[in-house]
Amino acid sequence: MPELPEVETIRRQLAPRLEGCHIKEARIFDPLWCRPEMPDQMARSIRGRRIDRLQRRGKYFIARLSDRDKGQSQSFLLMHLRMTGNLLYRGAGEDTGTHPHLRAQLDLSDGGSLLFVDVRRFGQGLLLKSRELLEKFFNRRLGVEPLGPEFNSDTLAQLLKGRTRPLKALLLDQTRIAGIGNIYADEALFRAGLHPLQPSGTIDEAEVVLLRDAIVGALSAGLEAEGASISSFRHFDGSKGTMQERLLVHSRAGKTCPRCGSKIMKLRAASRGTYICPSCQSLRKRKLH
DNA sequence: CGCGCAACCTGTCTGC
DNA sequence: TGCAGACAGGTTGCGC
Repeated sequence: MPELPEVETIRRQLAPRLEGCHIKEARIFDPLWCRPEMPDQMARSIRGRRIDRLQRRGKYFIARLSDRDKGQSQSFLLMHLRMTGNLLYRGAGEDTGTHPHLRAQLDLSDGGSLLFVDVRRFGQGLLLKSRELLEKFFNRRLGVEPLGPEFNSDTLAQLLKGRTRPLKALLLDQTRIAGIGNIYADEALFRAGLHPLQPSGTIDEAEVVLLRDAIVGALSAGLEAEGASISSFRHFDGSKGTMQERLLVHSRAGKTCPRCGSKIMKLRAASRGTYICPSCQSLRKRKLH
């Protein structure tokens, strides 16, 4: 499911409901979820803490927790949805329902509950017990935030320079740009008129600008539409986003290109199903620079 | 260091 | 209808 726009959509919905609440009870049902830590050990460390803020970095949620007694000590509960994870919220008095794939549940001081539901069990929760550990964690995993002020065409040019790997592989590499996944990589490349298999270091200056704007445009459209619910992605209350209805090429094989009317094709790039308009996105024979 | 790919899981869809 | 195989929006670790 979840790329930057989906994670940010959920964060915006959850933040006003979670921030300021204490965690009355933490229950972790799947040891895979908190691996390598033991479920009851993690639950003990979380219980009783206050959720100060809910933030996002790349595709990670970051809940900043403080201790009720020792005001200064902070820790950070990171959550990642991977492919099929969902974070659901039920307010006080609402039925939490039955979820066959419930992996973890936080019960809050105001009577609300946060549910982590995940069919494929790739999703993860991780507790980092200091700001230094948090920074170390992200420094080695995540690159620039594509919707942040530092993501300009110069930044992107530096990332592309001298690289042989296909553009699509580079866009999916979280250590370079944090938050783009398979859907928005396809949408961004289509918007920029670039082929996913084009070697990264071969695009010219004007194309870098196009690509930078296309990335920002595709992610912003996803945010505007409150995420794409192609299969399992749901909002905090179980409702759907609308980006799946506004996608230009992704998952639209056989349909017509919104720009030129040609038939959209599916191919493989970076071992992922990839959708392009073959006439708008042609592979160019060029040298690396 | 850069790059490509198998592995981690479970459910669903496709083709014979 | 049944079944095997491919595929799914992500990340990590390993080999070259």
